[in-house]
Amino acid sequence: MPAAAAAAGICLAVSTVIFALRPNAAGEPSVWLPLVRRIREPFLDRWALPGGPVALSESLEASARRNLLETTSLQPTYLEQLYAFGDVDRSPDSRFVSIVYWALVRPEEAERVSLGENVRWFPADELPDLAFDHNLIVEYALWRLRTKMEYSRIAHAFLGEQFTLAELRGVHEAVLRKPLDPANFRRQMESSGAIEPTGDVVVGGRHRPPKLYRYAGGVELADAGPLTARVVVAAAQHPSTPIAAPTQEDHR
Amino acid sequence: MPAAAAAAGICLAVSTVIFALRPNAAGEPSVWLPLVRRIREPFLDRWALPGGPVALSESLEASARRNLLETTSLQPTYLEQLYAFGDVDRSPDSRFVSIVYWALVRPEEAERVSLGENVRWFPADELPDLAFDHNLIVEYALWRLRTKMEYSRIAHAFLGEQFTLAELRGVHEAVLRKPLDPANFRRQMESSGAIEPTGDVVVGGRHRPPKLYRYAGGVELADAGPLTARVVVAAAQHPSTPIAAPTQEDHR
DNA sequence: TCAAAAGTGTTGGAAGTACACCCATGT
DNA sequence: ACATGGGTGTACTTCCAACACTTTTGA
Repeated sequence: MPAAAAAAGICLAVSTVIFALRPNAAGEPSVWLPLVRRIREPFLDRWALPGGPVALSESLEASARRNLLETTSLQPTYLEQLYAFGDVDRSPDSRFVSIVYWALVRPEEAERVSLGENVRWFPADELPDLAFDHNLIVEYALWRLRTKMEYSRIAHAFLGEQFTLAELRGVHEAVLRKPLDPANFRRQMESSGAIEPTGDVVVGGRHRPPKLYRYAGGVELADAGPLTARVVVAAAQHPSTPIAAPTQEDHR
Repeated sequence: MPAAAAAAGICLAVSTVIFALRPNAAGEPSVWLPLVRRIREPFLDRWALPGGPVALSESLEASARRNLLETTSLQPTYLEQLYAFGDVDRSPDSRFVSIVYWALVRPEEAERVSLGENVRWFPADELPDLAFDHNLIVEYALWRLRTKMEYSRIAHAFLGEQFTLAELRGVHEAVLRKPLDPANFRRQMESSGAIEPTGDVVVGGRHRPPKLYRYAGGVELADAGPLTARVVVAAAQHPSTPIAAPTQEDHR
């Protein structure tokens, strides 16, 4: 970074791939994402990832957060940087470099999205032709989501603070698109120390009442190494619970 | 990316963390990296990662490659994007966003670096106070290198085209900083299908001549998912062998 | 009492770890 | 012959996948 890089003519933007679980045509939960319709050239009327320019006074992540709120009114429970896309030909006219984030939101949160003419949910596996290189970006984000689901603990970012093991398993199954053995899944989760029973059970179901679990604090959800502090999961926001230090931006 | 982001005042730069194996004070191989001395403010005279502005006509990776060649005359065998750093306060004066890459080079290549007053190798584990947030960046790059070494096949990027199993194990041991069982290491490598014997052996050693291996083609070294084509390892450059399509930039 | 989901137990195989042991070479 | 690293064999453990089986509820 020696020279005071003028970089005139390069536009710096932030985009986000937002994932939520919603029922598909068959009624089973699967991965969806919201897209916005472009209202100007290039790619007028094509669907695209929500995004926008980086403000001078904002960090990249703060930019992504603000933009998400403005364009989709979503506040993700999980937000992580995905990749920087900067090929010269990704936009036909000017030169764009996009720092792309990916986010997870809960179903309740997802349903709050204002479904106007210009924002719509799409199943992540059957997208139309998107603007720019956004098809590739989504594909990569999906790959990261699925890869990370297998070795990390991000699944609960799709759920509320309390959940049953069947719900948690449902998240895994929806993302990985394969059935999981309930018995083995239970043992893996329990032995990992990631979850702990709340003591409550869900009453009123048609069958044996399942125990409720919560994520055990103190356990990192997604090991990002020295950048761990950057990966922030919003504290479960009960109306009564004050939010504890939501975004500590210090480096370690 | 809807608005034509002016982003005036934000400087876009590319930096690279370059790793090579060199003998440390005790004579054992360990991880080193070259740094350049800053010749202007801010952080005048402090050591920093090599880097520079992104040219309008270059992709991010091409920018990193060119800059590496200009500042250190290095051509890495492995180059991958690490992270985009863009906190508002990382540079005291202007606003910098740095797309950081990490690279691996072979020892022979590393020794060719012009060791002037302004370029010097440092042991990766004992760095001075660097310019900007470069200490954090190196720490993260080291974490990625060590993590990836355990589940991927990047080790041979530190070696030539042919190598013995002891050499390959030495790379792992140097990076992971722990001894590995030669017998088990051999079996893991052989059963993974990543390497194949060339049929030759190393003669002239003091002991039993070890077999030489090469990396089996067709096996991906580092699974980057849909972005695989972006991770490019230079073909082993025999003087006689023409370089085959060194940088295919297409997306998949 | 039956269906269905919650939860437990048991088994077999794959892969990792530790370590004993043989092989081939230069000195 | 012997020291040394190259290379093989083997027992032990740990983890994971499969699946039989018991428990608890609503209907």
